[in-house]
Amino acid sequence: MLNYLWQSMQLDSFFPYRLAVASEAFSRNLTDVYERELGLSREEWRLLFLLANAKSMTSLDLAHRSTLDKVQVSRAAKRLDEKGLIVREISDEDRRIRVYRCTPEGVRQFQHLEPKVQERANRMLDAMSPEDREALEKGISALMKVAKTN
Amino acid sequence: MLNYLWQSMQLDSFFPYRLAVASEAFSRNLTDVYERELGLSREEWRLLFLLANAKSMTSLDLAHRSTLDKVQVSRAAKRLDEKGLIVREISDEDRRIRVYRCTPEGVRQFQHLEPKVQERANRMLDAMSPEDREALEKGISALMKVAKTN
DNA sequence: TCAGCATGGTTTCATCTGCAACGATTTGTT
DNA sequence: AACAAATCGTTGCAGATGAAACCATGCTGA
Repeated sequence: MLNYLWQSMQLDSFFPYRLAVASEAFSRNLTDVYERELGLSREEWRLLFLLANAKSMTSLDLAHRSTLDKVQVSRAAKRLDEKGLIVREISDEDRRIRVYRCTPEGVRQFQHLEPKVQERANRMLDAMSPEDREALEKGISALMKVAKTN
Repeated sequence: MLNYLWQSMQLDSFFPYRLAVASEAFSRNLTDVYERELGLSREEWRLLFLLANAKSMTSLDLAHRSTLDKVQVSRAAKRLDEKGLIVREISDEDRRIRVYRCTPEGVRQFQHLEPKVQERANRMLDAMSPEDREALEKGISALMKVAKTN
């Protein structure tokens, strides 16, 4: 059986839009939580997530692991700093580089919020059959390999 | 075997980000084409796509079939109008409603560009195994049902 | 009829975003 | 050492975006 992606021109031309819509909808469901409770954007939450699970990270680590570009990291980190959730310091080894750490308050807020975000994600994923979840994970992994921003 | 989505906390917490990244990367590959060649945004291309394959559509049809909201439709249509690719008229039956049509120039440009966009999409999809493509399609369809912006 | 209410489309405003420029720092080359 | 090139982080700016306000039109019920 040939993949039905190819049966109609309409389907695959529209696929990227459906993908974007699904992605946006999923994200939106989660941002609800930390947007409402802490006033954090997606990017800010992402950095907080990474930093809460590490003692410290450099800007390079952050940019790489968050898949945000340097401007996004800079702006999100600035706002987290202003909110007192992280601190930014200049690296001793290379004064161009910043080192970021969670403040105790940042850790506390993260630990408070993380289960709630998790619960939201689970609520959606639980509503899918295991088969569908597996397909989703598999499909997205494959797509990521292929759609790399060359 | 339990779905490995659940094996690590990290993985599913990051799933929405991976989804967003994959979605963005895929889209970017396609926007390249009509962005560079015609200066069209994603939304504009989407409307042009729908209109090129129909004699005319009302704003309601467009909003529904494009999954754009009314503001996005209004702005994209305005720009397409300014570029001479479509025309907007007031409906005779209901003067609140707009009726959109492609101009001959719009049709021409679309027919010129569409194969190139298609080719880009195919290039990525061809790089995936049929099995992966099927999984992707299946997973996204399931996700869309679940993640509806309620 | 006409007074409300609903609907469609546009505009406004405040914010976000991407890109390019910039200053500071480091690295590489001679 | 000294200059050029590369790297990192920030900022300025111009365009995009989302939410709400707004205006015009249509509908409904007294």
